[in-house]
Amino acid sequence: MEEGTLKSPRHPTGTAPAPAPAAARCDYGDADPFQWDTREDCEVRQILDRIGDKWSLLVIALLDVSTLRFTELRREIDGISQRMLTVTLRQLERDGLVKRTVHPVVPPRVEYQLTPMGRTLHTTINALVIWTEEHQNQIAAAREEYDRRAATTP
Amino acid sequence: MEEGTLKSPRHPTGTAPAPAPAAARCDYGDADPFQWDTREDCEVRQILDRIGDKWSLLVIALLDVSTLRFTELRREIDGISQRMLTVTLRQLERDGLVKRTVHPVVPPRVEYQLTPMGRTLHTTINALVIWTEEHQNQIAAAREEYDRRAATTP
DNA sequence: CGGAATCCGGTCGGATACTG
DNA sequence: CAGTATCCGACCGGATTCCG
Repeated sequence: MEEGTLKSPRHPTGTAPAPAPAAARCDYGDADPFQWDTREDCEVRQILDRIGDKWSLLVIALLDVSTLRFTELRREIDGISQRMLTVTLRQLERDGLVKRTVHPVVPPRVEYQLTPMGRTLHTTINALVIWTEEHQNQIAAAREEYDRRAATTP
Repeated sequence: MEEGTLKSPRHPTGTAPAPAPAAARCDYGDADPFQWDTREDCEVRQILDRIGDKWSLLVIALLDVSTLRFTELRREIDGISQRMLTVTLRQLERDGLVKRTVHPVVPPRVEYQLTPMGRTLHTTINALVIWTEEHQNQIAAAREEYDRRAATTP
């Protein structure tokens, strides 16, 4: 691999959805799977951040099963605050992964569903989840051994 | 999907690798891809956290290309602090994804390489990366539109 | 019901300094 | 060279309050 240092920013997931920061340029074009990360703060990183954050995956998984209302999601996901559910949904909506539908009735009725792109993402994510399930025992064993050795040789 | 609330903790990625917190039980056994997230803080979440953290993916991608020394990694990954490189490598080693080899010479020579399991993880991750590359334009477009509408209707 | 706004504690991670 | 230890700022996310 040629040199050309790597860089990566931290999660932009703040309180506000961020007003489009001039769209950091970043053109790939190659097919080298080992080059994707040699760029600055590309879209790849942004999606990975979404994957890695606390609630997005759960929301995506649930919405892939069925369309749900705000409160239904809140009830289904134990422990999530309404703030984080709102923030998470706004991010997913902004990325075009979730469609938000407001029904003009009282009381308000807002429904969330995955977009087609959201569904393909969930499919891809599932591969990772399956990998994890298949290797969780191996990982747990590795951790135990590591911790054991770390404890015996301080 | 039957009810049964969800829950998810936050990254345990602290300064110390954490001394094995009694290993939170969590048995799957089923093959339902929509049930993986209905558990508490399972291994799934822990791996996802590793995926989502700032540097693990970059390290894994680089080590999948070739074995590297500490300083070589540091040089290759622009912007990483030696602290975070150490922390990241320790976590990956603890999970059995990276093998650390110390050569007893002076000056010290420590080499890092992916384990077979680490390689399979990288393969799986690449699927996600490819998905992102394929959809980054669509995502960028969705964001632009979202921001545009958010700006015109405050 | 479905949020938005504010406050605030716990972490994540960078900078720096010190070892073997 | 390959770390470890400490300090500390940034920000992620929970709790709470208020609104249409």
